[in-house]
Amino acid sequence: MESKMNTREKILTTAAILFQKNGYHATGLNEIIKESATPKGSLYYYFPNGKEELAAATIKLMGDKIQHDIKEELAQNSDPVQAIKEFILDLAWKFNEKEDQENCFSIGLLALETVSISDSLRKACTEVYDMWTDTYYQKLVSSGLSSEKAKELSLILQLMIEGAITISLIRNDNTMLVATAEKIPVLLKDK
Amino acid sequence: MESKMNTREKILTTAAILFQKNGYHATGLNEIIKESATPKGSLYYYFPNGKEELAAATIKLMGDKIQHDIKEELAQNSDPVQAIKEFILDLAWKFNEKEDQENCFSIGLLALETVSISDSLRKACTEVYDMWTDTYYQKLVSSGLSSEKAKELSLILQLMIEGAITISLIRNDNTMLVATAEKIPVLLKDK
DNA sequence: GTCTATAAAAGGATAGAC
DNA sequence: GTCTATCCTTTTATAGAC
Repeated sequence: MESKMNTREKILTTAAILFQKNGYHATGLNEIIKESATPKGSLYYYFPNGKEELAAATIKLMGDKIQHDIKEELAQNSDPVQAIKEFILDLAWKFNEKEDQENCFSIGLLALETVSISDSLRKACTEVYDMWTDTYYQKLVSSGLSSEKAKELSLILQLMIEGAITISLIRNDNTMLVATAEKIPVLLKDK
Repeated sequence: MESKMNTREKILTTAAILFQKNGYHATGLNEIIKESATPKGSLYYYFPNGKEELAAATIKLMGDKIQHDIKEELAQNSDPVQAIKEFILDLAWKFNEKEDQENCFSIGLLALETVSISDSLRKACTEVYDMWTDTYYQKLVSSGLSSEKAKELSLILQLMIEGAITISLIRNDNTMLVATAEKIPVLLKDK
């Protein structure tokens, strides 16, 4: 399957996995080209501005992929409370399958690292989070919530999911994600 | 003031500030010894196991300092809802004063980085989070909540605060912390 | 305990052949 | 477009004088 990808795609997907798992600074360009079995010359051919440009491309890639997953999950349930709860439970399930390297579901580490090194990367991450939040917002509005209430709740959702993933990673245990999912009805009850 | 510290303390506090701000991998030992104006020999004299041992010590230091701050804030209000709300608003305030390098309030970046490089550092971070969570737990129990309910809510609080700080850092904007504080009454209403 | 010089490895980036 | 060899910098870590 990887052999069907072209060189640029191989570099990009390998970088995305490594950046997500180990972070920006812990991931060497040599590691990326070795893991993806591509020559270093190609990396700089496709990403002339080096590591930062490659990171920007991976942020966009991961952002879009996760966005797609969110939409897919939320569409499976007309009731937003149930839909969002199921989505977070799905995250919890994916967390336990995270050996499967296709399962990317967070850019938190990469985002925090970029804060102190590159304003353009930081902004790229901000845009990704905004995109995700807007998806929650749309779901809440479509179920009849006022725009104001939906805006507020979608931000809280975003922050809770981010926090739950972070704590789950640090504890190496998905129970915080499950607990968050269970708490969603209480949180959204307050319309 | 810094001159009153001994060499070990200078290294430790400087490392804590840099690790918190820029992360583990982005902070070089040379940067730490330069910033703290201490000789490299002393670093390896006090921390024979190098960077990892130094990081472990800073995690403990930051954990204890923040723990102290949490206790201090929560003690100022007998009502736990108000106390926790005020505590988060204080975080939001500190966020805007973060040029003051004394103001450490998160080990999130450091913690996420350690997940993939050192299980002992990861566990050190987990213990810090558990310590903080227990402080919220004690406050909730002391106000009459059942142990079970307090346990559940203290974990949710921990995760929301972590998420709010993360998103605030990435957005470079403390409004998510303020929004979280405002949401606390709704969350804790569900006893 | 303090300090400096230096080793040894890894990092990002570039040049230039093909 | 592909590939390799190499440069320069920075990293962690150590040796050994004082």
